[in-house]
Amino acid sequence: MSTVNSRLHTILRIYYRAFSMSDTLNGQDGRHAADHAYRLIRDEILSGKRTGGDWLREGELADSIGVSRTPVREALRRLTAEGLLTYERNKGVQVKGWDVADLDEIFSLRTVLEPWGCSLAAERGTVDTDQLDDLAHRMDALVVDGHPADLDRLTELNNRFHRAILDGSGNTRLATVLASVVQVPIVWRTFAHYNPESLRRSLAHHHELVTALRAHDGEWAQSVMCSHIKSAWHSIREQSGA
Amino acid sequence: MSTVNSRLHTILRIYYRAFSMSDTLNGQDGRHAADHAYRLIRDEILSGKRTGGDWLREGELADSIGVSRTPVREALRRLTAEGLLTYERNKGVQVKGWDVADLDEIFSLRTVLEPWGCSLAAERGTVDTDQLDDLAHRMDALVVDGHPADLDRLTELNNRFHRAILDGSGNTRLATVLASVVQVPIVWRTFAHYNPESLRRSLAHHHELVTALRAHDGEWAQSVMCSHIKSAWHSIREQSGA
DNA sequence: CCGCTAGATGTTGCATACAACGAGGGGTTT
DNA sequence: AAACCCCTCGTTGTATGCAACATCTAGCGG
Repeated sequence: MSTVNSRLHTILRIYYRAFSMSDTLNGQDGRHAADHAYRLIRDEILSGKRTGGDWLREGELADSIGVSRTPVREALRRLTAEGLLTYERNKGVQVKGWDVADLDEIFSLRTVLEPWGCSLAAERGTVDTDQLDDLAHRMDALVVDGHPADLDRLTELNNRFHRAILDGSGNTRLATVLASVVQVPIVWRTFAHYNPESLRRSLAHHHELVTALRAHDGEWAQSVMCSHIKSAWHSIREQSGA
Repeated sequence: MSTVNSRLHTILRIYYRAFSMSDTLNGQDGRHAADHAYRLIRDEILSGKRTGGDWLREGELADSIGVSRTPVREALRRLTAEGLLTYERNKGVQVKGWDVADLDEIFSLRTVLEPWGCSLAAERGTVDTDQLDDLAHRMDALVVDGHPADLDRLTELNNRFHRAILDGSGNTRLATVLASVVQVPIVWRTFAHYNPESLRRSLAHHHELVTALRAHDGEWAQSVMCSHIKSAWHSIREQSGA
């Protein structure tokens, strides 16, 4: 039975590969099995298709992706290192679950780190504030009547905004560290929990941040960023019924 | 030739395994190839045997460790994720080099995070201060005439001291994040750069930290920790000729 | 009826073979 | 002589077979 299954799966994999040849050329490096697996599995986790506590079977993933277990294992190890999965020897990996306590940990860390990085960026003046301004305006456009039109797009722009500031801090490790910590709440779909008032406030913060950064005023930028994050934290906690 | 080499290596590997059977039982889980490889390679990097820029060949490592390339690859990916190696597709990994700028990044991050975590720990009062006190005294004992007697041991005790405080902060991610950032300067062998005065000061800080933590005075603990780290930073920079 | 053990089954861990890629060298062409 | 191409060789990337381990169940004995 096991052998039959294995053969069947191999056949399916070859089929899959034959039909997915076409879209391997548009993806930047989708032809590399390990990266491909990484991205697909990661997306399934972040999109909520695989939810907290689910076991991920190497064989099953390999078949559904259309590669062998080797690159899948590599992807799983990578996701484990990034904190999205928990790993138990000889048992496999499962999607890490999180609760309000995790959210608090993450946001209290952000409350310390992002304002600090923001003040560094303001004082160094190395941030592309025009790009930042552009991002802020594009986010404005995605919100109608205090409600987000396209959550995914809004989240992506917001991430780029924050990321750009951190990159301007001059401390590359700061951005890395925060990225590793922040990705979990992406699952939470932050903006989904904003009421119209907090959403408008959040957008206003972005514009104020641009101004403070342009003024090279570290303390101003720092305190706006602090408010920005505390406000987000509050919105999510409130909506999560905590 | 390649085949001959491969066979020779396999023979050597079997030999190695036969002779190293004895010490697989004392190590807690040294019998697991991937973990074993991870630890050995990591030690070689941290001990300075493999220095910045060195290429690590999967085959070579596999043979020297006595396992196949599969677990070695896993170890290398893990070390890459931890930031000790850099990885280039189809080319392999090389030991990451670092310079004074990296040191500055790390210490400025520590200057923000550790005092913060320390103040949290003080206010929560969940740190085992007796253990901390014990560690501090054992470190005292390892220093004679302002000079460290056993650098490795001293470093290990110091790491445990700092780790215990972070664990008491109640923010598990804080400890994780700092651990991932701090391991690079271990290579620097921090205490090797201390002059007698800074070393004595550092030891005194530890005792003051214990007192501040016992007093549940967050601000006190925070400021001592801040001094402690700035002092370390200064010592290293001075000795590195920066 | 309960507990326990042994085997069946499914999953992960590791070794190995082979494919794919990249760097370097020798030969040819201009 | 310089530029280019092709071929070789070493290395990494992937697939696959088998071993080791964990879990579950059937069968046995208490």
